[in-house]
Amino acid sequence: MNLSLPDQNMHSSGEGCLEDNKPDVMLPCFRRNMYDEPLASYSNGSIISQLLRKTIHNKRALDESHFYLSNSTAADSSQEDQSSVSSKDSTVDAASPSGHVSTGNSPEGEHPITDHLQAKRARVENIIRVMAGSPNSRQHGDSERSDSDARDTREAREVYRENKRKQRLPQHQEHSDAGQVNRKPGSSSSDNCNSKDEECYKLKEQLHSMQRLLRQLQEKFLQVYNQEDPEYDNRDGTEAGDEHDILEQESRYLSSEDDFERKNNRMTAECKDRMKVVGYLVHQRESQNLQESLKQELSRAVNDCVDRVFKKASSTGLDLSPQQRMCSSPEISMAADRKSQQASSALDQPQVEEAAVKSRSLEYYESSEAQSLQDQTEALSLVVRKPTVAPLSSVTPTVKRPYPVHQTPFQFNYSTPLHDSHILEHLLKYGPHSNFGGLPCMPPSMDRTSPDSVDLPWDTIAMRSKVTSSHLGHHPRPSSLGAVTVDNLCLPHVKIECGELPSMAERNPYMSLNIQEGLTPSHLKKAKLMFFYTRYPSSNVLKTFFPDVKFNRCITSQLIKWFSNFREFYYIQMEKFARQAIVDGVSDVKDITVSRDSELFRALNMHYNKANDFHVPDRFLEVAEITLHEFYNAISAAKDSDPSWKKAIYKVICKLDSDVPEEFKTSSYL
DNA sequence: CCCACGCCTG
DNA sequence: CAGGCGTGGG
Repeated sequence: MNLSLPDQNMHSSGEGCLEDNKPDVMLPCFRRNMYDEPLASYSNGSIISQLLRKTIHNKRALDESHFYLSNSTAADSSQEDQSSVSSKDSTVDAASPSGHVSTGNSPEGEHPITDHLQAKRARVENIIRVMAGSPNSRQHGDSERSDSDARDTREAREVYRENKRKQRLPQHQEHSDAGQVNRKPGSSSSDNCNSKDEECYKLKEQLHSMQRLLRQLQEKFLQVYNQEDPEYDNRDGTEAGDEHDILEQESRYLSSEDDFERKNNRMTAECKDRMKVVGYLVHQRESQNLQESLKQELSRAVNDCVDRVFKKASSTGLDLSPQQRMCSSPEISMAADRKSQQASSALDQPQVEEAAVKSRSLEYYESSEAQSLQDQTEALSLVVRKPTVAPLSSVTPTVKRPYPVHQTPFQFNYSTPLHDSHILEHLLKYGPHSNFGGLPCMPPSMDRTSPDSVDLPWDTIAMRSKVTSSHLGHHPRPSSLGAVTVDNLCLPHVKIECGELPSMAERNPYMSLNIQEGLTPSHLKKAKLMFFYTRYPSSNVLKTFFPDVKFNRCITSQLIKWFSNFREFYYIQMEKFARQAIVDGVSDVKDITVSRDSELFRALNMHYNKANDFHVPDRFLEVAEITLHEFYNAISAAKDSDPSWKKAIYKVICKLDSDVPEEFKTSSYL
C-alpha cells in the first residue's frame, strides 16, 4: 500500500489552475485576429461555429466522397464491403488536380472550393519541399519517410486520401485487418474470431467516420487560422526537421498524440507570433502556403492520432474491458513533461493554448458528428481541470487540458461496460492526451484482485485535488498508488468539494457501489497511517478521509476507538521510553531524540506501519520526540504521582496534529 | 443525554 | 483491537 503523490504533482496541479486560464485568455484575441474580416459577416457571437459550420458544409460532399474513397482503399485488404462508394471516386478524381502540382501554379478562384484547396495544397507542398528540403516529410517516422517519393502524387490529391493511404493504412492492416484476415481462416474457433472481426470492423468504421469528422474540423479550423506568414513554411519545415530526431528517439509509445500536440503547439505558437507582427497580415499569398502546410501538418497529426487509437484498441485485445483498454496504453506524455519543464519557454504558453484549441476543435467535431451544430460550441466555457499528475514515472505529465465545463469528461458509464465506440469517442473527444493512455490506472505493482482496488476510481473522483502538505512525496513506492493514476487517466478533473463526501458518495451510483458497510482491514491500515499525521482526528476528518465508508454512529465510534487505541499504544511507548531514559541516567532532555533509528520509532513504526511501506513523515518524529520529552520531564518532576498527570501531556500533543495528505482521501488504496 | 475520551481488561 | 466503564464537556 502506498500513498504516493509526489509533491510536485500536487503543486503542479495548483499551478495548473493558473496556467490553465491562459487558453481562455488567448483564444479570444486569437479569434479576433484571425477573424477580423469575417467577423462582420457573422452578426451573432458564434463566429467560430459559423465559420466552421459554413466551411464544413461547403466541403462536406467532397469530404464524404474522399473519405469513402480512402475508406475503400483502406478496406481493400479486409473490408470489401466498404468499397461500395467507388462511384463517387471517379468524380473526385476527375475534379481533383490529379496532375502533379509540382508546377504549383494552378490558377485559383475559378475552381470550386475543392479544387481550389487542392491546388493550394499542392502548391504549398511543393514550396515547402523546395524551401526546406522536404524535412517535414521525415518527421513522422519511417512509415512516412519511406513514402516521401510518392509524396508528390499524394499531395496532388486530397489530403484526406493521402493521409489515410500512406499513414494509417499500413498500421491498420497490420494490427487489425491483417489480424482479422489471418485469424479467420486459421483459427478453429471461428466464432470468437468472427465476433472479434466484427468488433474490429465496427471499430474501424467508427474510426473512419470519426477521422473524417475530425479532419473536417481540423481543416476548417486551420482554414480559419491560416494566416499570412511568409516564414512559416520555412520555419515549419526546419522545425519539423529538428524535431525529427527527437521524435525518433522518443519511445514508440510516444505516439502521434504527441506529434499532434507538438504540431499544434507549433501552429499555435506561430499564430501567436503572427498576431504580434502586424506586418504579416498583408501577405495573403503567403498565407495560403501557411494554410496548406498547417493543414497538412494537422491532418497528418490527426491521422496519426487516430491510428494510434485504433491500433491500441485493436491490438490491446477486444476482450479487454474498456477501462482496461484505456489503462493499457503505455504512452508517456513527453509533451507534458516538456511543458512542465519549460515553464518559461516560449513553447509553454502555446502548449496550453493548443490544449484549448484542441479541446475546442474536438468539441466541435463531436457536435458536428451529431449533426446538430450548435453555436454553443463557441460559448462553451473552457474549464481547466488539472490532471493530477501521475506519481509513477520520473516523467510527470502536467499538461492541462481544458474541458468544456458543462461536460463531464469521460462520462463513463461505469455500471455498464463501455462499448468500444465510447472509448474511441472519448479518446477523440477529449483528445488523445498522453495522460489518457500513459498513465496506468492500475500500476503494475498493484494487486488487481485486491477488493479495495475497485474503490480507487471512485475515491479518486471524490478526491479534491489541491495542494497539500509538505509530507507528500515521501512515499517510497509511488507506483502502487492506483487512485491517482485513475484520476489521471480520464476521469473528470472536476473539483469536487469533499465537505459533502458522504452524501456525494450516495448520490454517485458508482461510489455507492463501493461504499463499505463496515470498516475493513484496509481502513484500519489507512487509519494507522493517518495516525502519523493526526493523533486526534475529528470526525469530520475521518469522514473526509474515508469517503468509501458509510458512516453511522457505530462506524464513527469504531474509527474513533481505533485512534484511541492508537494513542494508547503511542503514549504507553512514550512513557516506557521516557522511563527508560531516566533509568539510563539521561540527565538532559536534549539528549533524548527520536530518529528513524530509534528504538522508539521502530516500535511505533512496527505498530502503525508494519509493512514498513510507508514513509513516515518527519513531522511525526518531531512530535514523538516532543512527546517523549514531555513524558521525561513529567516523570523527572515526579508528576506521575498525580493520577491525571498525563492529561497535561495529552493537551500538548493534541495540538501537534498536522493535516493529513490529500492522498489519503483517495481512500482504500491498501 | 450524547459523545469523545481514557483506562482497564480480555 | 474491542468491550466495558467512568468521566467530562456541550
